[in-house]
Amino acid sequence: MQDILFDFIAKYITLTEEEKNALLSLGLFRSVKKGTILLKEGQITRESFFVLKGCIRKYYIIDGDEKTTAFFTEMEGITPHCAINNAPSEYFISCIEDTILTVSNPDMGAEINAKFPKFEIMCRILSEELLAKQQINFDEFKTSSPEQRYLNLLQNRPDLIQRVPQHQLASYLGIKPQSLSRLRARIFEKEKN
Amino acid sequence: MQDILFDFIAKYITLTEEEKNALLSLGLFRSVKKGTILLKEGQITRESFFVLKGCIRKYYIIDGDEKTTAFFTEMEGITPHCAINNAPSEYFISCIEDTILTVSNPDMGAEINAKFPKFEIMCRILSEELLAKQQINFDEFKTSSPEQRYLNLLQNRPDLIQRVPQHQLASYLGIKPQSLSRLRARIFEKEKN
DNA sequence: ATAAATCGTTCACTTAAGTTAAGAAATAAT
DNA sequence: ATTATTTCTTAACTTAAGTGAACGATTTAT
Repeated sequence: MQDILFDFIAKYITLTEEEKNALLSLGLFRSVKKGTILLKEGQITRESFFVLKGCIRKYYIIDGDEKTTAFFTEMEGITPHCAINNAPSEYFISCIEDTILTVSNPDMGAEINAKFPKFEIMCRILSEELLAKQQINFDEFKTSSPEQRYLNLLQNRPDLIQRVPQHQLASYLGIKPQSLSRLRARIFEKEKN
Repeated sequence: MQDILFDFIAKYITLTEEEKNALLSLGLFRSVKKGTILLKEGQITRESFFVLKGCIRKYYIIDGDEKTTAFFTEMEGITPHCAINNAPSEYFISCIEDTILTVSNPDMGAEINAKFPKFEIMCRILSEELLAKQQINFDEFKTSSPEQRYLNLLQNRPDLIQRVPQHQLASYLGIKPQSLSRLRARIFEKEKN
């Protein structure tokens, strides 16, 4: 199971056995059931999450209903905003599947970084990549209609459409569930002809 | 003029005179006229831009028309995606006002970082802040209607509404210029009553 | 100073998303 | 297994955005 993590890391840096053991000794791994809430609005955590297997979701509750703004699947992670600025979280994070993830805090990060400077490098690369991806996603979102956004998603993350409930997908696309349903029917009609 | 930059840096780290001089010796500063295009689609640059005074804008040309996705004003900067992954740029960057900015490349960054490790720290903080801000903006965009987005902008960056042409603002809000015009009229009507 | 180009607003019309409600289908709970 | 809950779809109606076009107003170019 930890191999998943090591395979991922291997894409960026090469680890010795010693380094792998140091990582394992931190007790990062956690297995959580579908439905578990990892972070609640108003709560402050110092923990970062990284998904090895499964899917977690970030959502706000605005005027009583959920607004999903992100999904994290295999090899994707999130450091909640509240872990950075020590303010109460504005959003929730919950598991939409049984999920295996690593949970880390800044102290663990510091410990590892001090022992193995390589890690710092990997973290820098990862955060650069993340920022770039984030910006492209945002641009794509802004410049597309809901229908285009759905078609993009179908192209780029077809797995999400399978594994995520549609009303959550809808708000991820910035629309209401009924609109997504209609939009899908519309696309299906077009395809038939 | 360089004081603007040093004042900004002072918020994060303290610089000695020696360090300031080292920075100045890189010849970072550039003054550009309104309308200048700093980066074109298809072009590859290694340069990053940081605005000291003025305003620059990032836009795509999709099906022949411009889609503005970001503005950068005082104390905001952008490292074009193409400078990171060495691929042709997908977008343009141009000045919408006479602008004073710093232009840097990775080599200059490396030079400074090697001489003064403090810089690395500042860069890490800045990029963390940026990522966080970016994510919040994205979430806000996704969970709002065009009208709410306009009202948010009026709250958070009222200057932009003054200094940016409205058809560019419109695409920044994800709508057409005519819709922005109408939406503004609508808000104005509501306010009257 | 004048002509040309760009920009902002308005209007009529079209298209798509929001809303409310109802019912079928699928999931979860007992 | 049956009930309860949640999820998805459909429909009718409302509201807002997209589209195409016209017309001043403003800015830019000459």
